[in-house]
Amino acid sequence: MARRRQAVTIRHVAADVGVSLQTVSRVINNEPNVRPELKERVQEAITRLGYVPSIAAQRMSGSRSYLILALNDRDRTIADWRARQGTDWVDQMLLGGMLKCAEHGYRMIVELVDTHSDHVERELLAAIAALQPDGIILTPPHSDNPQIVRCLAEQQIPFARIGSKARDAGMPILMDDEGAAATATRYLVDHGHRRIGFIAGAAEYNLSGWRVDGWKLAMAEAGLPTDGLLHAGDFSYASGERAARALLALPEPPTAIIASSDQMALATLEVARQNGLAVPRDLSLVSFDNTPMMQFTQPPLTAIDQPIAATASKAVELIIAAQKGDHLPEAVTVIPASLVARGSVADARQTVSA
Amino acid sequence: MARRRQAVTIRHVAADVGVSLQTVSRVINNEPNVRPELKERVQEAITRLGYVPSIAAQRMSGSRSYLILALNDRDRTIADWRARQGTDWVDQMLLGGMLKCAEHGYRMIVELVDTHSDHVERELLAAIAALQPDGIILTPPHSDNPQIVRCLAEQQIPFARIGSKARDAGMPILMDDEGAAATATRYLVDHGHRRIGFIAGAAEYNLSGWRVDGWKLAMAEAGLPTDGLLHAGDFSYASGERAARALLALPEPPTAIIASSDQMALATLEVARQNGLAVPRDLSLVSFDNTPMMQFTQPPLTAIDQPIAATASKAVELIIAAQKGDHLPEAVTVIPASLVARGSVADARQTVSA
DNA sequence: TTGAAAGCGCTAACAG
DNA sequence: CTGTTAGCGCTTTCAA
Repeated sequence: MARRRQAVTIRHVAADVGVSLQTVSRVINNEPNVRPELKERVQEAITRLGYVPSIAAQRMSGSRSYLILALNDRDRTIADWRARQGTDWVDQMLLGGMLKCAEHGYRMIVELVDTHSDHVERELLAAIAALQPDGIILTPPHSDNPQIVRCLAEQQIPFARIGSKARDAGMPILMDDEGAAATATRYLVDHGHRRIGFIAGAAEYNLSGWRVDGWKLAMAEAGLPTDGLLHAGDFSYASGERAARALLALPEPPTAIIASSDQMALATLEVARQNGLAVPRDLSLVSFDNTPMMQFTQPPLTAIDQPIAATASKAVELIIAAQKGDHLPEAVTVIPASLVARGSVADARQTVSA
Repeated sequence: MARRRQAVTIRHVAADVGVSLQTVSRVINNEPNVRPELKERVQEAITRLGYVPSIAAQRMSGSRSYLILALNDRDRTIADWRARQGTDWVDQMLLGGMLKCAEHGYRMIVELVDTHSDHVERELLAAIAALQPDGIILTPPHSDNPQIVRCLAEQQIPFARIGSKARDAGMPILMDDEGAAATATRYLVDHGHRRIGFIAGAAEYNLSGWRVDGWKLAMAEAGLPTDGLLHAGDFSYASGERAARALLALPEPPTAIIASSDQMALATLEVARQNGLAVPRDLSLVSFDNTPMMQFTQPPLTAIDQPIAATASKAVELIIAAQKGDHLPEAVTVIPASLVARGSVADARQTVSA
């Protein structure tokens, strides 16, 4: 291929207006100390010539690269893509993150890194060296991966930690898993349920624990017992199946179940069917994440929506602010999650209390 | 923010081994004229020091940027993301394209551009100027947008055109829409259907026409009439609803319908239900694209799968080959599409022929 | 086969 | 307020 040069450079603009490169640079970066009149002339020339700064050159001269990396777990992400079950985590990240990036002239690059490999750090440093991003967005389970967090802290790169509460480094952003679980629980309590089962997610994800906490909290609030009503899963369909079977085999089975993932909710739905239980008549069901397929199940599932787009957008904002040296929030940023009511919750049937 | 410099540069490696920068550069780029022994020593040092070339610097000095842009239509993409109906086009592009990129040390950046704006060209040139990508992947309807194609051809940037047959510029890659439509039609014919309706997609997309062609071809092959059996839609649910209603209101309605998009298939399913028609007993249905939700409908829909990942992967391969100056395929690259049989097709009922 | 010099487009640091 | 100078890290000449 022919060597490709920039069509219009800062030089052309400077020559056109008859000023120095530096003045043009100042205008581009919106720096002070340029006479309004001059600034205007430069801007006019920029528009007229269609000049756009090369981010490579900007990066080279030590300023920003205008690149933000969204770091996702390789195995899980690829597995989701291949499974084609409608998980739209990456899409929602792009929707929130990429559009926010665009507003500020940044680009978002999705990068996959293996949490479980012993060379996470090497992979990460390689990506940083190659791209020199201005910031990095960590998603679970990376957000609380000590190796990754330490590495990033050492590199002094601003990074957001989605789904983390840690205050030791980076900027934690929470999707309020605990609050959401409590909301789901209260919603069921309000519908008259007293035995509410909970299927937890993978222990590797801290948010799994927070969701359990929220459930326990709301159950305690309502004076309801939780013993035996908690079963562990790992977000997968298979694990949901096992947990649902166990829960429904209880001597006094729950009349409602909250599943920590859509896949596990789907599994619960199927197990209920197999047990001759109609949802929501015999069993109410609330799911977590609200991926697209929740609208298409029979019945459509009531779910806690994970506000991924809003969270990613906020993460980008924080990074850009940090990069500019702006004041950052002291507390953990919390993005509220909401319950999407559909057709899988009904009033608990009037059981004659024994 | 503190000015961040490369931790390990080509300089460090050169100093470490005791050779010139140029020699290290040659090793990195796998160029000839380096003694094997030396090459090995350099490579060892690179590994040991954890050196990774800066893409920005590589770009600056006139070589590759190792960046490939995936250009999608802004409005449609954002609408899909917001709608959260499980469209996983972007995910599949990443699955195929990004992973192939990674194999070659490239990154893929998703870029949204407005096909319909009068400043497409400006947007495009801005992205090119900012990123200086080594190649661009066009997706429908960009792939046949004359402004975009001309602009890219002028820029001499290698670009792949997904869903295009045009041989005037760039590298066309087809997902064999025509063949797939014919396959779907033959599949229905084999099931005894003789009146097979077709709901076309948006005219703006050339593939809409090819799908119609495939259907017409297979119908002709089977000696079946097509008059009145074709209705136009625009891929949307609403348009599918209208088309399905029209088709089913025919004096002699079809016993099977092929919809050019999943959304239109969904609409058809609903219209059939409203008309008291059971799918597949009273109406067989084949859909196009095979987005994730097709597995979750009642019944699950038989669909033509769009091989997006394979296509994106191929597009990246072509671009990298073009960039290296390799020999390129003369003909249009065709990626086969396949039919995924599920539960929405049944044998045509024995109607006493009049 | 190897190395030295020049420069890509831009900005930081310093002058004026 | 504006301009000049010196690189950033790499590759492309060109020379040895």
